[in-house]
Amino acid sequence: MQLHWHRDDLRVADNLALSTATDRAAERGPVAPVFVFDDDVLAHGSPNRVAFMLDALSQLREAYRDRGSDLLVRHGDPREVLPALATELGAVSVTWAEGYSGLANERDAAVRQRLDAVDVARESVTDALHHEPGSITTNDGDPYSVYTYFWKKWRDRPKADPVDAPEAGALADAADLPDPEPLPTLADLGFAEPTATIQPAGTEAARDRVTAFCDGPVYDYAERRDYPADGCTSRLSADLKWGTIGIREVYEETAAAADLADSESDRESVQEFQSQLAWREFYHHVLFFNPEVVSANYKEYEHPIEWRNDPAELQAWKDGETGYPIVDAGMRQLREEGYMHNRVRMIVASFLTKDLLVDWREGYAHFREHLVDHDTANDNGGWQWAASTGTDAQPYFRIFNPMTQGERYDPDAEYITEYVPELRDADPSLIHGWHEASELMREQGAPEYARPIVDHGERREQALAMFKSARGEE
DNA sequence: CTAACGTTAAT
DNA sequence: TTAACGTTA
Repeated sequence: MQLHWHRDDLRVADNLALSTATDRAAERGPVAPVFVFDDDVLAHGSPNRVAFMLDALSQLREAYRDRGSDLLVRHGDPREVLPALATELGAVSVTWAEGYSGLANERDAAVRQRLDAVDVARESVTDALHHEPGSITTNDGDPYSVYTYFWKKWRDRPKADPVDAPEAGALADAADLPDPEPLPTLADLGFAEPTATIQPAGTEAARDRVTAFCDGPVYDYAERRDYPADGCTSRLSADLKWGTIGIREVYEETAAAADLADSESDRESVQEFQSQLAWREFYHHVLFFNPEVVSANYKEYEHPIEWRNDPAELQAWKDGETGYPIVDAGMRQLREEGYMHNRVRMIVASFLTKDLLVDWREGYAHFREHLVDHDTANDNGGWQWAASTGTDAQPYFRIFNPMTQGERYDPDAEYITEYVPELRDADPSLIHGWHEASELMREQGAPEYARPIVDHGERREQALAMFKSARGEE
């Protein structure tokens, strides 16, 4: 018998760690899959994300049952649970897919030690990225801290093909496994019911999303991906976070779409999407080589940044009550769906850090609380980018103008009015010009909607001064 | 060989 | 402004 420990690889197909084990079933015995509910990890969970995870787990269990096997579930510390289960089942080895954050790797190292102590083998398998940290470096061999050159190397490197789901015969027969425990409910795990409506999880749903995306929207992606009302993004972020679909399978679908493209611009559009897959890997590399960035600035300033951190303004941002329509729409989408369109994520992040002058860690924590697709590497990379504390130096100061962003990317205020009902009867020109509209215009157009809590022009100057002094220039 | 400098482009 | 690269000294 062998064990495969599922973590954020909740699928049977295109799963390299699982396949590594099942390929050796003839010598080492069939593979029993297990998932461990770990309180230390759940402590960082949230109703939205854990609800998605439970859905994914239930689909995963079905996939195993279809193959005559079953998914074991245990609750506890993996350092205790896995050696005990391996001993109970007489397993000779345990596989799992490598993580990329410092905390996960510390825990995994401890699990490995405990397995060593009971003479159970463990083989290291990398699965979640096309190109592992260390495999794409500058010509001097250093990890990249700017994206562009990373992308060129990532793009030109050959990609592995997906691997098939294991044969049923390589999996442990359900009859030879301990009686299955039911999956816990959210309440069992101590979470409230999610307030958001969450998209269906599991490999089938993820494959449907890939197919639908590659069937058309991918060709508009380059041109339309920044328009939140358009819906031509892949919506795969949560699937990639939980590994309900393999990264090789996703890439293969996009490559097939590129082959079917009937113009150069369509092909380029597919490549624009592939570039987003590369961003994900770039930020995983950054986190792997700089595990401290989860809580520290990547970029070092001469002096600490003197964030303003006003609690009332932070709360207004969380509540979607800032009086800046595109910001409020995004923050309300986050509450309602556990999701936010990527362009809008950048806008609300810029607003929190540059208009409200609140530390990016507050924003990161709020995203972690609500996003179904929250991923340490991606979210940290995105927040630090917006906060000007991350990778990727820029010539001008990265301060978005929330009015310009709204006008440019949601000209008809379609996205805004979907999430901010107080503005439904208002003219788009009033919505975009809300910050400079007269009180009379506001009363007539949208009496219920919040008044702007800050003046963007003033706050922009304050933000510039805050960074100037952090740089030691004043 | 390395250090210095100019070029490029940045979601 | 800055990282990375390529070229030059």
